[in-house]
Amino acid sequence: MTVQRVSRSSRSTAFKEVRSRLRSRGLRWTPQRRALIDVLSATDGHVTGAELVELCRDRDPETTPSTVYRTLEVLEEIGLVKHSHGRDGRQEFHIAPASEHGHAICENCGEVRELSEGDVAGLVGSLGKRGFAVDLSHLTVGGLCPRCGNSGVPLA
Amino acid sequence: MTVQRVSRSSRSTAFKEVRSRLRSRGLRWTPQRRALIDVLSATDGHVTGAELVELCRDRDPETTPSTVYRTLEVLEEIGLVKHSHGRDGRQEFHIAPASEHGHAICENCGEVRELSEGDVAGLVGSLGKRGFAVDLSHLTVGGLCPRCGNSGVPLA
DNA sequence: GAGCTTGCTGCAAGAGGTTGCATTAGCATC
DNA sequence: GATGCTAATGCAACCTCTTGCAGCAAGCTC
Repeated sequence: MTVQRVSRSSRSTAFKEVRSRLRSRGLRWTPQRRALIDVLSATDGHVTGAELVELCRDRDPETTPSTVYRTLEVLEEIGLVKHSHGRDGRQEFHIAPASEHGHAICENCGEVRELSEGDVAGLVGSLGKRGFAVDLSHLTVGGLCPRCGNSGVPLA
Repeated sequence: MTVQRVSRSSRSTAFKEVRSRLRSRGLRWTPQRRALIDVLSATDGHVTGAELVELCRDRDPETTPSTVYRTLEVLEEIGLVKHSHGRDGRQEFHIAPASEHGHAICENCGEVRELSEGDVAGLVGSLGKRGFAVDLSHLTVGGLCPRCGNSGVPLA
């Protein structure tokens, strides 16, 4: 439950931007959405849905999961966040980066690393030739990271 | 709930093999396991956990989910089945093939296609150089298949 | 065939996530 | 500021697994 601090100003800038993006689509700006965006802008890396619900509850104990998940859906639609699936298939969210990317997840320690364009170029090209348009944010590969792969007891 | 028919003989061959594989590890052969293997050997492609529970219930309405999921775990341990995660993060099982492979899942129609070694060679090599040992059965990529990508309304 | 060990089952409870529906409340308009 | 449209919320129920535990039974030994 470590939360990275960001400056007050960058946070409120994010608010205004999201608010106008919502409004331009006829969507509404509610306290619950504000809280979630606040939480999201203060977190780093990848967060699971359950963690976000938990963090929102820290701010407002009344928070209900369905609202959080529905808001995340909306935020993904307007391009603010992206979700991918962790090693156990659970959803993980992160603030949308400049470029889409895949993820490599260590099946032992759970560490997530982002894949570079070079890593996936072959796969994207190969599938592209067969007419399959790859969605990089939904490219997940499991395996063992260097630390876990080299140790004596890689898997439980 | 479509179930592919296979010959009686190939089915009972599978039984004997699994039974001995279990016994050699000190594991037991129970009616519930027999039922699940029966179901598995009669299905084609990828099945979700819930579907397997349902199919087992068709044979024995007493079937409980926990038994099915625990049996699937055991069968994966002895190498009979493999699981991967579908587009919504749900578990999908399939009878273990000769070689491990990744999956490409269409985010529109849900179709699953298997990735060839050539498709993933670049990614596996690239990650391998950095010390990450790829587990091919946990390589999943989302996107749009040729049918859905070319149609006028690719996504809902 | 009886006894014994211990792996397996079924139950119940719980976690994470989704969905339907009645109610509430943004916000545009007057 | 009052009104009305409708998006968003909160609740409850549900789905898909997962886990702990007590009791059952597979199958080894004698």
